[in-house]
Amino acid sequence: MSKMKKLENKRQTGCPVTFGLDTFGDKWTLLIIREMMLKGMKTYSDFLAADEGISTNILADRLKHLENEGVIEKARDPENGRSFTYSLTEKGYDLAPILLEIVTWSGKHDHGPNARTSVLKKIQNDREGYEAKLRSGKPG
Amino acid sequence: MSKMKKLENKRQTGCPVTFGLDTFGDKWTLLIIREMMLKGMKTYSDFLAADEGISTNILADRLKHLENEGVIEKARDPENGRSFTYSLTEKGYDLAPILLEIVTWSGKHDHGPNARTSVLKKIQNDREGYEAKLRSGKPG
DNA sequence: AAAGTTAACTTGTGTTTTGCAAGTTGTATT
DNA sequence: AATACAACTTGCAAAACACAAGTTAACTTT
Repeated sequence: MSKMKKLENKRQTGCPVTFGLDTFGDKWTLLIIREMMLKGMKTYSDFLAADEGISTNILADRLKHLENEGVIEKARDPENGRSFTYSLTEKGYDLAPILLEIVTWSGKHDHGPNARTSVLKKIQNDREGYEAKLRSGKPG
Repeated sequence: MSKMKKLENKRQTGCPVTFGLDTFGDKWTLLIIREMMLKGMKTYSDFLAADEGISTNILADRLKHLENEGVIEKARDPENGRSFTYSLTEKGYDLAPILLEIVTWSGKHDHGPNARTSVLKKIQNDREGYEAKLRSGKPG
């Protein structure tokens, strides 16, 4: 019954902020979403190889959680029989505006030497078009 | 030196998503921001009394973190000599769009019986005006 | 002015979550 | 049949967290 922890823990306060954070308000969770939406990553090993170095048990837990929440879907990889692909549902793509606002905020406030701005520029250049592109399954 | 943990931990990947999450990507952190921006709460005991029940040591840690990051400011309460007030900086108010997108997402996807929609309605009715109101220090 | 009260923390302790390494299971390839 | 790859699972030590209790400083009451 340990796999149900997260769901049992769902706080039913009715507050939309709480509701959102209970679904994706975890650092690793949003990084997985970023990998999928912005970088086009699809598989377990893709996510494991991300810059930040998520550990394998946590990754498995978060993927299961996101699947339970209906944010992502798991399917067999048609091109590789021993692989699975994870993809965003509409509920998952609906997180795009949040991700883009985070990028925008960081673009304004990260004054570090190696802050990357490629995504920011796309947002500033044509936000609606960029979001539509992401929703169509094309990473950016 | 343990109080510097969070800052030392800052991952310098250059990724804007990572940068944002390292600043506010913690469930409690955004709930504190919500209390301030949406509910007008200002003091330590205000935050402690929030619905979700943050524990006192975690609250102290997050407030210090947010202060170090320049998201909030601490000052003596002019109306109560034994109290302090926490307020949002511009950097803090710049989180408004993220908060509003979270509320919007939850408004679409929370089908629970007691989902609250008062803030959502304000966003849908006049988003710019509502955000401007929040930035002026008036909660909503 | 001594005693109580409020506000903001800090400290201690037990529990939970996380990170890391290693092991397992189910395909495919050789 | 043996090897390798992909996706996990398991075990254990370390870190983060929750909860209760204690501390310090600024008022208030008696």
